[in-house]
Formats: sequence, C-alpha cells, structure tokens
Amino acid sequence: MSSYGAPSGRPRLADVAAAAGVSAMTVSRALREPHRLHPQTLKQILAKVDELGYLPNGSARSLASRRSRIVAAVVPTLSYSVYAGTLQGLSDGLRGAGFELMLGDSGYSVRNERSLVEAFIARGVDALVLTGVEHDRATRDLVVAHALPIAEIWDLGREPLGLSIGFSNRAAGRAVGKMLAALGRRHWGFIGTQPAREHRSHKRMEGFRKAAQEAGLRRPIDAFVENAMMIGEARAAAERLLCGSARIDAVFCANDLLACGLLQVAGEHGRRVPEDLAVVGFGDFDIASIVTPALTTVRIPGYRMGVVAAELLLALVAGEGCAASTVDLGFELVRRRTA
Amino acid sequence: MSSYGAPSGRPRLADVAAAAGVSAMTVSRALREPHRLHPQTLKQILAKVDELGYLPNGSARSLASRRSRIVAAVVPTLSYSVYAGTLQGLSDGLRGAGFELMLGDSGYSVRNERSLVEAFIARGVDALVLTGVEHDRATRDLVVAHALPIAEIWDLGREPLGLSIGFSNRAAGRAVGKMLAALGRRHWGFIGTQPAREHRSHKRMEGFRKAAQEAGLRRPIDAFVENAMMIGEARAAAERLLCGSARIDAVFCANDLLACGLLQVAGEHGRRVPEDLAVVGFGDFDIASIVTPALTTVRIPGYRMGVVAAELLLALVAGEGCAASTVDLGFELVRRRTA
DNA sequence: TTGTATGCGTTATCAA
DNA sequence: TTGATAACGCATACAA
Repeated sequence: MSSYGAPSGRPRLADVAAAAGVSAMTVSRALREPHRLHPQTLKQILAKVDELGYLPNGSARSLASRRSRIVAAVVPTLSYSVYAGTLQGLSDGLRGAGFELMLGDSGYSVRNERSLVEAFIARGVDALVLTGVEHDRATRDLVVAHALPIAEIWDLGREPLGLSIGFSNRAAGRAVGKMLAALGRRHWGFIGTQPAREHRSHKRMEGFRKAAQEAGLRRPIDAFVENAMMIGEARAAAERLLCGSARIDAVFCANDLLACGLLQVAGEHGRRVPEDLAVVGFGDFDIASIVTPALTTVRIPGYRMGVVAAELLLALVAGEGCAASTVDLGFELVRRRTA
Repeated sequence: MSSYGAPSGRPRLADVAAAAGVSAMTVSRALREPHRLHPQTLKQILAKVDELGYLPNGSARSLASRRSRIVAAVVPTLSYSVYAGTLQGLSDGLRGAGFELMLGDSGYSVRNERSLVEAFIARGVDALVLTGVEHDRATRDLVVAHALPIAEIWDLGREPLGLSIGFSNRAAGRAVGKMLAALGRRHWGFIGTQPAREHRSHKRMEGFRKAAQEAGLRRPIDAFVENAMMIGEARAAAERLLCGSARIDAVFCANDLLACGLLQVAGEHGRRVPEDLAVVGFGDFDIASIVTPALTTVRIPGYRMGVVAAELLLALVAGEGCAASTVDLGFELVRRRTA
C-alpha cells in the first residue's frame, strides 16, 4: 500500500534527515553522540530538528535499543507526606540524566506490588525501586528472571534483591526504647499499624520490644490502628492505651501523626507530657516541630534514600557500579519536648 | 545475518504462538480482545503465556499502535503533602484501566515544566496533566501541535488548553475575606509565597484583597516567603507581619503550615487566637485539626481533582468525552477555632 | 474465528 | 565521519 506521508503526523528521523540532506542514521547520531559528528553537519541537523520541532519517538527508541530510560518506583501510598521526600529524591536523582519516573502505589499490598512490577517490566523499565523488603514470591522471581536493576528502600533486609538503600526500622525502634529506658521510663506502650499490614511499622515495634527486654522491662502494651494516617484512629488507639493501663509512662508511636493523636488524648486525660507520659513519634513530619509540646521523634533519610537509589541505579544501568550492595543511611533521634 | 533465537532473551509473541500452535496475531488478540477468540484457542494460548511467563513488550506495542497507555503528570513539587492527594487520585483513577502514571515535578518553574512536557510527548504519553493554568508559550504550542489530551488542575483559567479541573483560588481567597469581614475583623494581613513564584497563592491573595475592598477595608498587609513549606520562613513572615502592624486582627495564610507558624509566633507575642487575632489557613493539612487552637482553613478537592482528571482523560483517550470542558470542584471553608 | 503481509520509527552493525 | 541494511516486537488492515 505504502501511502506516502508521515502516518503519525509528526516529523520522523527521516524527515529531518531529508531536510538536512543527510541520512537518518546521522540525525540519530546527532541527537545521541553529537561529538562524533562533523561540527558543521551537526549544526545543520540541529537547526532542522529545531525548525521541524522534531521529537524522537521514545517507543521506537526503546524498541531498537532495548533501553527505555525509564525508572519505575512502587511506594505503599501516594497519599500523605510519608513518601513525598523519597519521591522528590528520586525525581531529583533522575533529572538531568534523561530518565523518566514511572510511579505506582501498592496500597500496602504485595499483590498490587506484583502486578505493578509486572506492568513495569512489560513497559521495559530500565530499573525498579521497591519500598521495603517483603515481596510476593512472584515479584522476586520476575525481578530475578529479567535481571532488572533494582533498589529496595525504606528498610534493610537479609537477602536484598539488588541494591538495598535505607535504614533499619528495627534498630530505630530499639534506639527509641533505649532512650526511654535511660530516661527511667518503665511502663511502655506502642501505637502502630496492625502488624500484618505494615511490615516496617511492625519492625519498629519489634525493636522497641527488644529494648524493653534488654532493659528488663515488661513487654510494651500495644494498640493497633487500621490506617495510621487517620487522626481519628490515632485518638481511638490512644484512648484504648491510656484507659487500658494507667501506669504507662512512655509511648512509642510508629509515626508522628499517631503521636499527635496521643498528645491530644493525653491532654484530655490530664496526663502531662512529658512529666507523666513520654511520647516519641516517628518520621519527623512537619507537625512534629509544630505541636505543643514539640514532639520527640525519629528522623529518617526520606529524600536521601530517593536520591541515592536513583544515582546507584543509574550507574547500574550505565554498566558501572555493582548490582548488589547495602547502603545504611541510618536514622536520627530528634529530641524535642515530649521525651 | 538473522542469527535465530530471541535476541532480547525474553519470549516474544511469536514464541508463544509457536508453543500454542497458532499465529502471532492470534496470541496478540488473546491478550487484547479475548472475547473474539474461540474459548478453546484462548485457553491454550493463555496457558502458554503463563507457562512461558510472557509479558508483552510495551515499546513494540506503542510503536505499532501509536498508543502508549501512559498518562503523564507534572506537579510543582513532590515534597510535602500538598499534591499527595492529587497523585493518589490520579493513580487510583488510572488503576484498572491498564494505564501507567509517569511523573515529573517542575519545581514551580514553567521552564522545567516545558522540558518535562517535551520529554513526555517524546515518550508518546497518551494524555497529560498539568498543575495550574500558567504555562510557557512553548508548552502550550507543544500540547496544541500534538493534539495531546490534557487536563489542567488545581486552578481554573480563562483559556483552558483542554480539560480544566479544579477550583477557583481567587474565589477561595475572597470567601475567606468575606468570612473575616462578617466576623467584624477590619485590619487584615496575608502571608504567602512571593507572587511571581506561585501563581495560585497569588490568586488567593488577589481574591482576599478583593474581599477587603468590597468590605470597604484597607488593603491587607502582606508578608511573603520564599518557600511556603518551611516552618522557619513561616515564623519569620509572621514576625514581620505582627511587629510591623499591631492593629492587625486577622490573617489569611496561603497554606496551613504558614498558619501554624503564625499561631506559634502569635502565642509568643501574647496575642490570643482568635480573640485578638483571627487566623485562616489553606489546604486543610493534617496539622490543621491537630494544632491548638484547631485551625480554620479551606479544604480543597485534592484527591478528587486527580480522580476526575484521570477519568475524563481516559474517556478522551478512548474517544469518548469532549476535549474541552471545565469542572469546578469547588472548595470548602472549614471552621474550627482560629476564626 | 484465524492468518498473512506490512509498517511503526528508531538504533546496531557493518561497511565505506 | 557518514551511510545502507536489518532488526527491535507488535498491531493494523485485509484476506481467508
């Protein structure tokens, strides 16, 4: 049939080539390896590129080169600010390298994560970022089978799929415990997400429990919430905890919002913070420094994790760097007024 | 040369076809229009797909079909929670439709926005979401030239590029002013981002000014910040405002974080809120209901904007729906304790 | 309901 | 330094 004319409407490599009086291949090089062209040729070509408003077709590029220049990331949720810093880090780390960011949220479900990973692999993404170290078996298999450069962030695990860039949630929980023990607190409580739902929250709890044990204290009393970002649930959990055991003198909350809920409820119950009750949050959200009294919490390297993941993955994709390595970015206890 | 064997390593349509004893085209159909196949054939093919772990090559699909099934979005920033709800809305709206989300942040710069749009068009995205209605001339041209389905969100403008899905920032500012006027406040202040940097904050200010004028009041006194999400800057601006004019009895802040900074500073200055000073924020962040006194603010449809944008764009891409329409999702004054 | 021929727009490879 | 040719893996259009 061969009805001549650009079927897609927009100019192709061949159009630029014709306009510049060179072959398509030369235009292709002008865009990717300009230094290898004769300056004069290059100049003419770029002029035509500009004139025609030519934009290379990413699909054709990916198909021919088998590289998409896309990095995909899966985070548990896009709502709230929890992973916002990390996303910004990824975006910043990718910027300038000519890579695009493809994004999906798993809703804290490994099954959703798996289907996202599947979709991303089908899209031919060059690298993948996953949150946490707990994945579906199928997810692991997919990543391995496709030899996909991958970074797991926001936690550290025993058997990384590739790069591991984060901090130890368990160590963080333990550090909080140690601090409370040093402060002489002896009756601890914990507010966090249902263990089954959120592995990282759970690990903070485990670390906290371990610290209790090490300090010779009884196991902290738990209060769980469904959604750790709903202030209403936070308050309800706080009520349960405070009503359930009047002796509690210290509570570790798996995030700062939970801690703020507790702060409110404690006030309503006439419990002074930190005198009667020490409160420690997690995440160092904006609210932490704003509430009264200012919240003692754990600061984590959200932005850094994104940047480092992007940089290391880019190196991997470029053939530099090593496929497996663990980067512990640590965490930081931020002492304010509540503990 | 034609060295036989899958050059990419992974199974292709042809491999599945061979395994199932049908043509490649039939396998292709099995994946996209299963209902058009003989159930028996379909079943065999899907079995082989599963067995081989076949995943279609997205680049090849896009190249052949000229559709990428990717929607791209540009937001001003990924940090903080401001656009988090919107991103979640987009993600939710796209989920299930088999579309992926590609994301970029402009850093509040129209130039960055333009280069992102360029990159997205080169990637062949099927639709585009932009934040706000102020864009580079080149951005508008690109979108128009490529007839790209587009939605502008988080504001409403006079000449939409396509879909317009948001609320009137000006009307919101005005509504706040009207409320304060009704409360008998007569000396107003405003804290927000430098006008040149953030159009939407600026429009809220304009609406607020207009309300002052309509109420026969003097123009509100301004205090600007560079970064509206830094509590330090918020406090500094609040200091300036409060020290500069002792008569101020009401302040509208372009976001809730700014309002929280003001709350702190007001307290330190011994100004009672709301008795001496009414404070109104914007955005209804988590902090709004947590601070003391709880913040009166403006709630905006962040999540809804994302969902609706996704849905309408998907309809457009599918050939349904109309390319241009404005959806005013409105805003809501949330009266708490500070005004 | 299934298959055949062809093209999507680019890059890898090799040659000049 | 530049060009010719052949994939890349799939879907469109049409035929059977």
